Amino acid sequence: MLKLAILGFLYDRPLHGYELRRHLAALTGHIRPISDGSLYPAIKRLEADGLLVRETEPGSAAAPRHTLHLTGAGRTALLDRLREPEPLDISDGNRWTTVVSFLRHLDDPAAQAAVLRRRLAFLSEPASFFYEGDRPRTAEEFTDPFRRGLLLTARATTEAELGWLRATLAELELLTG
Amino acid sequence: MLKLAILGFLYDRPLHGYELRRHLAALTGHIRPISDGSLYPAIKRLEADGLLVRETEPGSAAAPRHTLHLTGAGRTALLDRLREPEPLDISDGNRWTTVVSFLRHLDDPAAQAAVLRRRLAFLSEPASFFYEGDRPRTAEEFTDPFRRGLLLTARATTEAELGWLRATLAELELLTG
DNA sequence: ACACGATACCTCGACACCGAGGTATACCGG
DNA sequence: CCGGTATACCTCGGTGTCGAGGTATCGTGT
Repeated sequence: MLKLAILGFLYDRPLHGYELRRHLAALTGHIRPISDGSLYPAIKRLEADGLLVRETEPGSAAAPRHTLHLTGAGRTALLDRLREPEPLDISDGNRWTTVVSFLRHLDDPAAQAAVLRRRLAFLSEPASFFYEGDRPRTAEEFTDPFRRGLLLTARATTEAELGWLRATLAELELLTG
Repeated sequence: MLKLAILGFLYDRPLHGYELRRHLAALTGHIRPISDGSLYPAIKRLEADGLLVRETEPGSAAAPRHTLHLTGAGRTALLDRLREPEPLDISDGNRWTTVVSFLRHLDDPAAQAAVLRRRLAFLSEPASFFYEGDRPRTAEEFTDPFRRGLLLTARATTEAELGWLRATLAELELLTG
């Protein structure tokens, strides 16, 4: 979701819409480009909710730039969202990527670890894309190279992420004692 | 997108809405659950577009079941979509998963290979989530364990998928000669 | 002097999707 | 025979997103 990413980028420093657009394009653009028609209404929503304010810089640039600053409420909203992500933020890879990108803002190793553990739990559940009744069908059951490859690739990517999660959790636990 | 998945499942055999719901839940449910409020309107859209027909089976079950059958136009629509997926079907992992799940329906090794090559090309582009100007920033540049891990995990998952793509393309090329 | 592309912002209609709610039947256990 | 659960379908309001279009200024090249 755009909201999370916008808050995340603005937490570092104020940006105007165009800069924000470039940051967002870098973060998720190659996967799923965001259009102006999504970005500007999203900014307006955040402004209406009091999470950010615009400050118009007159002169310098082509059109009058609106520099966007997070308010206190905006900073709190980001931290709350990072501390307790929605279920979809954990399970959907695209959204999870966004959460991880800004997780360092959550300046508390224990809270960060709690979020990583939720992802760990999600990835540890036995899951397949295809079932026979209730039983998940494994890659080896498919002769179809596509479904077979899908499951094998999914398994490999899950293992890679689990490895990182376990290592990072161990690091974080050293910090909390 | 729902449309692709619905067409894909119905290509195998007619199903009624409730069975379709279970198949969809298995395919993408753990990542992103689909609600009735998405499914039934989607079925209606496909029916309105002439891609499927309902046949009401009276009696047997609780509520009158509407068994859904793909029409000729529906079968063509699926094959067209699989033969030439939209850019987002290639780049967005969730949608790509759906494409791969049904790629075997495209009963032509050359066309299947062409689709896999598009994904191969996409994954081969140098990409990062974070940039310094135009230069992609690598995992090693981050001390932040989260962004670092994000990039390292992405690299590992990309390599895993590339390996599968190259192997499968080689197999498919043997079939076409 | 002028065209053009990059910068910068915005609106609008269309549409997919979600969540919450509603309806109704069949079947099983107590 | 009564209640709960599973089956099966549907509607509706709200929201987020997209794509196409519009406006205006600045800098660069010619």
